[in-house]
Amino acid sequence: MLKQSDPLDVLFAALADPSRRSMIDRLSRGSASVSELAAPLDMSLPAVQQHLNVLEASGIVSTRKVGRVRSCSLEPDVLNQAQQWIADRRTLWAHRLDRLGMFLTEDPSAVGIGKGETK
Amino acid sequence: MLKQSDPLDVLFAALADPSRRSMIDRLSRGSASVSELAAPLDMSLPAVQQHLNVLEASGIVSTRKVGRVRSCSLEPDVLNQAQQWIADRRTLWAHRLDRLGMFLTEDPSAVGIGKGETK
DNA sequence: AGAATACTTAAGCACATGCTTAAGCAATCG
DNA sequence: CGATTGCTTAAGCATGTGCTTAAGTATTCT
Repeated sequence: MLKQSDPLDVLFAALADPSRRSMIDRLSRGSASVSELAAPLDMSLPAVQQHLNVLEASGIVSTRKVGRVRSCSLEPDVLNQAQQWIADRRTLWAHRLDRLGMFLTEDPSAVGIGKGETK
Repeated sequence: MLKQSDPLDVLFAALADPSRRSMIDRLSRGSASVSELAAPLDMSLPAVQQHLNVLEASGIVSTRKVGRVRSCSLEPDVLNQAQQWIADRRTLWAHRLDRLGMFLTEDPSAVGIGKGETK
């Protein structure tokens, strides 16, 4: 219990692998079985399943077993978190430019001077 | 030369580490030196520098050395690629629902039936 | 029932990652 | 000049990741 990791760690890590992204890609076109996901992937079935475990752990993909076939489907809402994190940093960065503009044209006291900010 | 990896691999991998995200966070508020980045990070300076290398390799952060200080700044445009990839899959997934709707209300031949699509 | 299908588990191995400490080096400061 | 500051390199090590093959298990087909 010493090491509980941020959901974003798991999410971004899941997206960092090309095989997993291609699986997501396939699922974005519609749900599929494990072997359908494996088919285009030049690797063994167990390897695919391990990737699938990673995707499930991140929440991007959910699965349920019907008979002997496991059906996998995308949970696109989970991608929101990642998209939002990125969007937020971009917003912050844009705001930084605002402050710099403020500094250049008006009120130096409104900017964090002497903290490496003015380069 | 056998193993050139997708920029998205590197980008998402860079984002998958909490220390690196906190560095990006700091830089989204304005550029900083290496030791300023290291300050809040309960780890050695060399460790921070290795994270910085990863960030630079991904293109998210650029640095230049002035005197004995290295100044680091965010390249937020690089985040576009990641954001776009996510947005694209979400769009595809939404489109999948369109096709399903088409199937339910109108033209069955327009949908991929019998390929695991109808569950 | 027996054979085929569709996963699933387990074990092992090569290589990558995320640190560490110990030195080293160039740019100021006193 | 010699000392301090700010980074940089190198080496080593524990753990994690991405595969593999071999051997299951549960369903469905014949």
